[in-house]
Amino acid sequence: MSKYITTPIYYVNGEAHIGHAYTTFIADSMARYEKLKGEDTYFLTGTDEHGQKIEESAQKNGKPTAQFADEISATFKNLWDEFGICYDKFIRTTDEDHKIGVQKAFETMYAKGDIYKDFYEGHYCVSCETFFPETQLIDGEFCPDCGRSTSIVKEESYFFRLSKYENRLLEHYTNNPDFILPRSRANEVINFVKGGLRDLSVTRTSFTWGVKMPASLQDDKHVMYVWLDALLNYITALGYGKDDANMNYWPASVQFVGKDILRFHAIYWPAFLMSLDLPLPQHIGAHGWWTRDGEKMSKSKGNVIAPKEVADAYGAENLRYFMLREVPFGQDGDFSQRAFIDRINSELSNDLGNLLNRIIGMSGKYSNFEIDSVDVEKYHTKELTAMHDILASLDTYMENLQTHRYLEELWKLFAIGNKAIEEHAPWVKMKEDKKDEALATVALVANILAKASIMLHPIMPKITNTIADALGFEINNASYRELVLDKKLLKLFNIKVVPPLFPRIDEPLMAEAPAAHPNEPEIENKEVKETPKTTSNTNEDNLIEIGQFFQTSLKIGTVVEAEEVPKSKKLLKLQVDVGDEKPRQVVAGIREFYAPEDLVGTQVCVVTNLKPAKLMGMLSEGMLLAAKDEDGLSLIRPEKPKKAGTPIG
RNA sequence: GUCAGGGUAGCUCAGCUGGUUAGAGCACUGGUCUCAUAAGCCGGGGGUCGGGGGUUCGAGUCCCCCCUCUGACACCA
Repeated sequence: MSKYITTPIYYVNGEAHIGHAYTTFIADSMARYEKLKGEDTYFLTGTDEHGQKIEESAQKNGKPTAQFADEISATFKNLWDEFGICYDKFIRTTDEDHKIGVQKAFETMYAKGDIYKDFYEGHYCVSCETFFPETQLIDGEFCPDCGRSTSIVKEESYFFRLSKYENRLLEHYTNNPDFILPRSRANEVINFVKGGLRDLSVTRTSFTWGVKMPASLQDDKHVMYVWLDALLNYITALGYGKDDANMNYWPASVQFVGKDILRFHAIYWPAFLMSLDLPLPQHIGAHGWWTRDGEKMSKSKGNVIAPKEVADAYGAENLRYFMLREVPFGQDGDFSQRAFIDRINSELSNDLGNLLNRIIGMSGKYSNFEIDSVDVEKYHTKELTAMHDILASLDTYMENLQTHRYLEELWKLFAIGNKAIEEHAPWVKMKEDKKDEALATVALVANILAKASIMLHPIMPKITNTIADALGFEINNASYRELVLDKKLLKLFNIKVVPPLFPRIDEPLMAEAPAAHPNEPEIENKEVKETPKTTSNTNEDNLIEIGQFFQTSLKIGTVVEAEEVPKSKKLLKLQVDVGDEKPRQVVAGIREFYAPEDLVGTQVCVVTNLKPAKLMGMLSEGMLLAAKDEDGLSLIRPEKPKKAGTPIG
């Protein structure tokens, strides 16, 4: 059976970061592994380029949208090429073939009655390209995800009958417990589906940068919503809707995604496929995120890791090894130079690299670099058996995406080699005139290195080729079958002298991340640098009259009392003096960021003429001004204390 | 708050259906060989298994309560 492996298509809204690299590394390793095993394998990656956000980013950069997308897409492709990623196709959602396929899929769903036309009204966040129900908005206006302002959009839209597939999806999850990996994530998805699925708006009229509607519908003002467009890439890449050239690879064996987009891949995507009467992928693999030195990476902290920078400092393959070895699939991982260096030194240098050097040295001295496996079975049955047992166990780990276990087990081979050298001490045997025994041990280790290199090849393709070359063979499906499956030994060869492949690293090779002191924000000269960037400061599209602004009554308030709202994670109940006789009760979603006792006595800005609302059964008669970004939320407060009730404006 | 999954050596974790002195890797440390990238090998220290109660001849492993962490969902004027 053929194999089909995909990464998500990456959104061309910014440069590739280490998370992108991680997904791509796993997928690449998996694809290489299947190819090594002789499977007919197709490996897809690419870029997601449509949507309003891209349109706007392009504008900000003063570039035509298509050109902007071209440029960012190219940075991804170039990076993967530099990293030697062995994709069979790099798809772009701006490819003509892709658009044709999406239109075809749309027509098919429409003809089936799974897509219908209706109206959508809601609060839309441009940045997240998502509608939010009013109840979810922060302060009635701001996006719960990114904190940006949303706008009310009522538009005609086509809807996909997601609700229709609720039961079939649930059935599929229960019948295929490995559909979502790791399994622990499956529960989250199942609960979400059980909560009820609403039909999905799949077109927009508010922007044009997207796949056009199929001509047959004669409804040109709509374009496809990004997720419909994006998810379908996995089949349009195979020629769906055009020539079906590679559709024999469908269904995918593994589709790798970040945990943040699991829902789209585990719910919407299968539903789309059901609607198209196509089989579902075998596995959706949701991986975790990477932190740096235990902290979330974010632009504002300045601790984002550029994959290229790490690769330049430490080597791309070392990075691949580290990332796949360090973290169990699905878990979050932490990148620190210390952990990275430890793994390079103790595993790559000491265990593997040094072992190769040991036999280069011995064979040079004892046999003029000639290595012959003739006597290995005579003196080393114990080691051979142990080695082949380990080799046979590896496949399960890889097929279950357990790369860290795979590598952990694989590394036991080097321990066997190092131990065998110690136990048999070839230098002693040489003195005792037992040259064949000494050489047998050297040959044993050569075989260990050869077989291990084959199995390590999917993770470290280049360096293992170097090792194989030194050991006089080539890594390919033939040698995999011979040396790993059939347990054959290396034929007579002359080992090549190579310099140490994994030099030990003593000092960190990159600048450390900026020290993180959340409580003492460092002076951000970056802010200064970045501020004067656009020619006009009026990026906002909906300008208002000053009179409209003064329709909101903003006042300084002093917090008199503050307490946590029981049963709520985000709410604090405050009594705020805004100059009236009685303090006003304000319920605010700031509990995660402020302790009640730290608020009492401090001042805040309050919107005082807001229609009162009920939250968790409590009346809220105002709202606090606050700003939120990926680092958290900050209240807006007067620079100097002002009398309670002072108007702002 | 609801649901799910955790809390085991300095660090990262393994411990299946309860059963001899609780394990691995890394780190630390003592010894030792010399083929080797101050690598290798042998040995060692170090854990009241989150807390409390219970079931049992016997519990890290089962039950109850509590504390705490993570994730999803709800809540976010």
